[in-house]
Amino acid sequence: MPELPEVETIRIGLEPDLVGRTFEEVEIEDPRLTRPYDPREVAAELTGEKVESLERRGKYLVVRFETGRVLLIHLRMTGSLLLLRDAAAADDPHRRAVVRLDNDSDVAYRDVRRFGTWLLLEPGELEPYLAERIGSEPLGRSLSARSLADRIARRRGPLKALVLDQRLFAGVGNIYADEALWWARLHPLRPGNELTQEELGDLVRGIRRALRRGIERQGATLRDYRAADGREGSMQTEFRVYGREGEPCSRCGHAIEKTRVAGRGTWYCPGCQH
DNA sequence: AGGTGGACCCGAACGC
DNA sequence: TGCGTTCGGGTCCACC
Repeated sequence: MPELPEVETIRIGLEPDLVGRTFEEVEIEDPRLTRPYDPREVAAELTGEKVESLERRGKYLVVRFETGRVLLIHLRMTGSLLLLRDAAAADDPHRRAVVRLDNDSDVAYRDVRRFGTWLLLEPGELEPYLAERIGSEPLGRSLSARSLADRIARRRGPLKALVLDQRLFAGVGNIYADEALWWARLHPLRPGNELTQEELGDLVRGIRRALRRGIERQGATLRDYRAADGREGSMQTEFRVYGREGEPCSRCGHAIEKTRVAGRGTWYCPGCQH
């Protein structure tokens, strides 16, 4: 599932080939992608736009055009973007859209489960749209234990649910949430409002550590995720808890346990996460 | 307002 | 072997 490290890896891979290019031809084959807008109209609007920058906010990819418009892409669970040079678009039953660039490359969007979204925004619409959905970047300067303290102090829900709250930690999903809590030595069921200032610091450091390692390994490929060049990530080989039920904790040796928190599969070490 | 559970998808894994 | 069932995960939305 593309979370912050996977989306960032895609962004890094696509940026040099996308910035400065013009969308010469756009085909949107799945109407779900642009719902409720007509895919043919969105494709027509995108045609001729020249890319100024490729950015990331949380799990969103932000394609900024010179006109000030923005294509906001969310990959949800199985979306991926592949750069195909020389229009070598092989048959792919899960391809949902293709953008032909003005250098004869194609950017192909593939999405097995069809949850992903493409939203075309007019100048000025991006910031308010993101402001009501996501908070500050976990790897940015503005996220600190101190800035989180009063917001988390009012939350009695399990820590795991708070870490998944995009308004608190933009870009953290189910996998990196478990990994982050392991690094922080914090139990996923701890009520948020119970954390000490020191533990809040541990939490922020744990989240940063988990995400940075994910980016360094080009993300985690469990099934569908690929970088823009089609390569798999390798972070999945280094998970400390995610998917490792019954295996010994690499820190304390206790068997990893699996439970369900906030409706999500949750792995943790009962020996060293408190 | 915070918290919870269902809906949306579809392929893989599972159960009989 | 084959077929039906369950599962999972990001976000939105209805509801408590």
